[in-house]
Amino acid sequence: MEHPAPATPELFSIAQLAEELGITHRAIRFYEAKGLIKPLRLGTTRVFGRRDRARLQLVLRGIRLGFTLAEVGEYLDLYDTDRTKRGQIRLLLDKVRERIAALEAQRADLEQALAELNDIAAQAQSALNQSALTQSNETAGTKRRAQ
Amino acid sequence: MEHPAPATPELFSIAQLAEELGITHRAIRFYEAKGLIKPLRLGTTRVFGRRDRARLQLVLRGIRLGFTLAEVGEYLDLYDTDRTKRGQIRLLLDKVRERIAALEAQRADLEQALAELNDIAAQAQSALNQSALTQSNETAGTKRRAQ
DNA sequence: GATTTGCTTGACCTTTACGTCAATCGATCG
DNA sequence: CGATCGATTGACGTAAAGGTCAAGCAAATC
Repeated sequence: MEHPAPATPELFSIAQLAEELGITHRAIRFYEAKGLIKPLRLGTTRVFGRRDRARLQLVLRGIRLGFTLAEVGEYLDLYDTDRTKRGQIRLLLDKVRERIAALEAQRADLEQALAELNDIAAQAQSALNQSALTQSNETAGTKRRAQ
Repeated sequence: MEHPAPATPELFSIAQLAEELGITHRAIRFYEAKGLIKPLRLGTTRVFGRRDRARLQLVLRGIRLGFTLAEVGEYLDLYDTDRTKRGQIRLLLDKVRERIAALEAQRADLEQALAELNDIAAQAQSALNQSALTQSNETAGTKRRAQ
């Protein structure tokens, strides 16, 4: 009993990870081929650690945000650039700021789309309320369904 | 002088629109083939009105947000559903709310990515400041480059 | 009237992001 | 020991989103 069952295990098979993340093993292998993850190997079999899992989650988030895998790769690079050499840090900082600017632009698009949809929803809702009123007027005197 | 030159014209050729929106005529034709826009025709030539232009801008925003053209099409449908029939409005409202939820999820992803990048930027910045201090200490007594 | 300019359709090509077998290989189960 | 299970590589297929010719037509220009 030295190690009680961990809430989240340290190692994963490709099947476990695929299941957990809702993707196929094919997708995972594809991401590996693209250099986005580098799982260890036990003989010929892939073995994923928590770090690999975290990376995969970053990959999936990037995809959800509409990035290509190449862009996701650049994004991941920002996480693992060497932070000891001044020159590297300068470059990193520039790239990170570019990315931030792009994401903020995307956020602006997103907010605008949301505002428009909320507008439509509000209009639709009030149209429904209106027609409900009209109907209840037209049927005035008729008993309303209880509850 | 009945009509002073309008700031933005009422009609556009495909070339004008492509130029203005930074896309190719091929892309525009492709979107039309997908049913996202329906420009008028003068004989065989496409003629775009302001409404077409606005739609195209919506299309492009959708693409920037990472949606497929099919999804963009559904999005556009939300804009033109008939708002006179109660049943339609109900359906519309449901769909709009779905879309809103999805966009809000995307915004959450976006905010998280932004937070992480800001974190990295802050760390990088402070690392730079640190190393600047160190250097200025090591070179104490040496004249600093003016300006 | 011949040519250039701008538009048209049609056909095929390309990249990205996987899906879908097929064949193989090693560990485990009966 | 044969079969099954989970993993592997490799090859081919596919949908989406255009790019890139090619050939034609029509109006303006030289």
